[in-house]
Amino acid sequence: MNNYVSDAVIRRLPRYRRYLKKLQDQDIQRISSKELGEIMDVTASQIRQDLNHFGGFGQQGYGYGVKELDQKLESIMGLDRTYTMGFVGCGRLGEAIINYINGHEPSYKIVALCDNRPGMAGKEINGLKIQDKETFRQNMRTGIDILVITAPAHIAEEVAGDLAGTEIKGVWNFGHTEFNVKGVKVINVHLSDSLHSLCYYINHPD
Amino acid sequence: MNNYVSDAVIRRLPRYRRYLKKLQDQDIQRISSKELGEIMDVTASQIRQDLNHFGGFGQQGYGYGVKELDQKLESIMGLDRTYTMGFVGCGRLGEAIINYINGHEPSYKIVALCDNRPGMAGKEINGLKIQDKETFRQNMRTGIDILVITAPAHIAEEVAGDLAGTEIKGVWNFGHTEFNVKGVKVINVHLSDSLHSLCYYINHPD
DNA sequence: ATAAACCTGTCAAGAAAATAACGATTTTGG
DNA sequence: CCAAAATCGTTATTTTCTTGACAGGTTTAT
Repeated sequence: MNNYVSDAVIRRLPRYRRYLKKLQDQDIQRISSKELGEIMDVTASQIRQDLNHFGGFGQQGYGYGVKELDQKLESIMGLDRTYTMGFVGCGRLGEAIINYINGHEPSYKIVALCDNRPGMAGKEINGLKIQDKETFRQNMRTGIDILVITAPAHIAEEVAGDLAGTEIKGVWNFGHTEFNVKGVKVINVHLSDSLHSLCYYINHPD
Repeated sequence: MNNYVSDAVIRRLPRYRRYLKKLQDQDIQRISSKELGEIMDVTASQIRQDLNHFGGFGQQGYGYGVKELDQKLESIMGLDRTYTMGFVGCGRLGEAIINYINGHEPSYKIVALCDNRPGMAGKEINGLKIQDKETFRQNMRTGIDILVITAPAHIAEEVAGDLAGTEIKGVWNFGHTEFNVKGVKVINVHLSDSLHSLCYYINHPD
């Protein structure tokens, strides 16, 4: 029950949940760290140690309750509540993510969309109207927990400057740039980085 | 000049290149590990050590030539040649990525698209016709280096089974599943994992 | 031309992460 | 009901990764 938990551990939590969901689909109610480790291709030791950062959810001789563990992790990650979300950029990537969130991520509620390109304002995506920049800049001051940026780098950087003083707590940034704002957790996603590593591995097998 | 280079290092290389590109845009020709470290928020030591895995590209008292270093990294990652690419899934995410690749990633040439949903076969994206499953399955045996899967999990898993015996060397998988095939490097991308970590950090500041 | 400032490559030390080991408790199976 | 097998939580060990330190060469400024 240490307070600080390393990045490495946090990054693994969503993966645990993905496998726990799969087990639930198969109606499997209990699992040991050994079995789970085999399925996930990690050591049992790592699983036990990771989970132990948050308290003991398992039982000796029994293992872990699949559903219970999933719920504990959900709560640890704060996914047992709802976050409001605003989108900057409603191009193909934006739409893809909006759609995915609406269909598969019940913890997030999309409440505002923005796209400043000519002809975009007023269009609807999943029943929500796209706003122009100025309207959105106003709306973004309150009522949005997470900002998703699926717009080009220069727009992302512009938006970064508007964050101060808003209620926004986190940014999921797909713009091809990196920024950081005090008091806001920013995750900069660089899709192509993983593609480029793939090339390295293709050329350096083993 | 060790042969094996750890994952941690490889994952950092694309980021170095992003910053080197930025420096080139600003017409900066040389940079020291100290300066670069400050810009990138990493230690100078790490930069020097990372680069040293591939041989010494810098010069004492001078630093690194920005353009030269970028080119070295390009070559190390194998991005100084062209890879052919096939897409499975041409929904919004697929289109977003196709577009990005065509516009910004000259090392990749998209040569085949597939989407088996009714009405999709025959449609064109950026001048390339979408094939139905059977046609694509044939075409995928030769002439494709990298397969990009932007289709749902069950399709991704189906495709995984068809990989054996093809010339495909790498898979960039956005399907919400994980798989591995012997002899093929697979990168499983789980976009929502980073969103979920974001929630953790929002709820656990510092 | 010379001294001072700079900066790399590499080695060594320190920190962090992953794995293994093990005592303690629970379940399973005769 | 009891012994054997299973399995956790936790501590110890090992491995990996990061940071610091410094010798030796380069550039800059006078």
